[in-house]
Amino acid sequence: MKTSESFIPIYFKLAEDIKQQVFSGKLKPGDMLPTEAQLCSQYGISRMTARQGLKLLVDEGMVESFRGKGSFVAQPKFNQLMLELPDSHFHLQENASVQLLGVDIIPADSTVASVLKLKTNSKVIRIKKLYLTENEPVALDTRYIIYHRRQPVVENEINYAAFPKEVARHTGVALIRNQVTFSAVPLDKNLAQQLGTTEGKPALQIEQLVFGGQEQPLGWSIIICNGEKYRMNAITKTYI
Amino acid sequence: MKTSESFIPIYFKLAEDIKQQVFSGKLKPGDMLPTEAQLCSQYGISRMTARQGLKLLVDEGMVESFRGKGSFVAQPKFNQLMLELPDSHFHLQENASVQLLGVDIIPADSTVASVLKLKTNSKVIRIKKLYLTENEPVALDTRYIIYHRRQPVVENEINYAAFPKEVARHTGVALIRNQVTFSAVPLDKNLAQQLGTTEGKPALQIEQLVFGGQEQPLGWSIIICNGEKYRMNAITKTYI
DNA sequence: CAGTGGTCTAGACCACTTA
DNA sequence: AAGTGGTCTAGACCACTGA
Repeated sequence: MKTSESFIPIYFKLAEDIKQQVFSGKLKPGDMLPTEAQLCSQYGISRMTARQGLKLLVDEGMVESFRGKGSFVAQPKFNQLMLELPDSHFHLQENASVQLLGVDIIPADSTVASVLKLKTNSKVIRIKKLYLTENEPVALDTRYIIYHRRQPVVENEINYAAFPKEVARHTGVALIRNQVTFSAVPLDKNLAQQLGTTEGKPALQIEQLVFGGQEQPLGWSIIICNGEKYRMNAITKTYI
Repeated sequence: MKTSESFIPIYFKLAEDIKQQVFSGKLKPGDMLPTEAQLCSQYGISRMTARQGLKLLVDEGMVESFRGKGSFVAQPKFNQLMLELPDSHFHLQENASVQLLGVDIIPADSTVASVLKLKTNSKVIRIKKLYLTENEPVALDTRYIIYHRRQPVVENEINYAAFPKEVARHTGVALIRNQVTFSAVPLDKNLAQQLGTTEGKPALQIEQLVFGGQEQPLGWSIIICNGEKYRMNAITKTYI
């Protein structure tokens, strides 16, 4: 019985059925689901298959299971959501493009050195990019990566790589943590000019600090987005 | 053989082993993992158990499997990250508090009516809150929820509820999608005054639009954060 | 064609919870 | 003690890939 044409796995069907019951209100947060044994007999399936269906719901956060007790509709969690940073989703948009302004190997000034915990004048790679929509500049991206490997720096790929990935490539370090901070800042004269707007206008600042295994900073990225032209969207994670 | 004391499931061990090989560089993105059959004989386990271990890695995004081809170490994806919105994490912070400015049932003006797809003058619930850090205002939260149930509006809970959850409570609708937009905007005179700053200063605007099952808007929330005092942090999702 | 992962079965023993 | 979910087995057929 395991297959049928226009194939939908049984466990998937089971998960959809339960979802429907939640959406329709037949099952509410806190309610207990049928036991695995009950689902087996209801659907005429084996226990592993029933569990596979439940696992889907558990992974989505819609259901929680407790050994010895049962499976229950979870309380919805709304505060967490997924979002995509501009550095990698930008080139997927219509009318959007990325312009590489420059790649240099420079001595770190005091600010960069302090953030990356380097001595002043240590060598860092600086990459500057401009994001454009309909040929108008909307965001400026400046990245600093500590320099200790001779890697080919300029590639086409560089236009599209997410920052932590880029850091991993250049430093050769694998285990990485990415810390991101959002804030609203006024544009200074210099930035305003590059973004084709005026000083003091609000900008969305997205700062990324990438850490290697021993919590040592490996890279620093600041994206400045013209507040009048750029908005960042996020996707809901949860179901209800 | 399925249990031992200080119990660690075999499938978990298997996943950890593979992770180690990725972190140590023995396996690199793009490399093929041992086939399921190989893992079975290597570990002396059945195929379902091996698959359960691989599933862990697939769920984490570290491994991708392709029918007929094999399982491979995935390219790390860094662009997606989790973040928490201020409306629910605020009260967890040190020195932070929430002040309820008011709850009213008002007729929707043309803006609100348009966003929520209501007729002008339809009744909506408006909730205004002020977020404070060290007794200084840092963010202003205005929420509009369509009114069609008599629910107790003012509760202690309201200070801490995430917006979509609140909407669900008041409208009685279960299936919900939350669409969030971030942008940087200049403060107008009125808002600047409420946040104790001056007109034109940048603010981080977090706009949430909550939809019910048939894509009908149920609630609208705008959080305006003083750019000089508020920053939003996000957590890395991915592994490498 | 042989090899891969995807689905599924019909059992089993276990740890834990509740009564 | 009975019921629950967690782990595990030793098979099976399938769809898909690549030589």
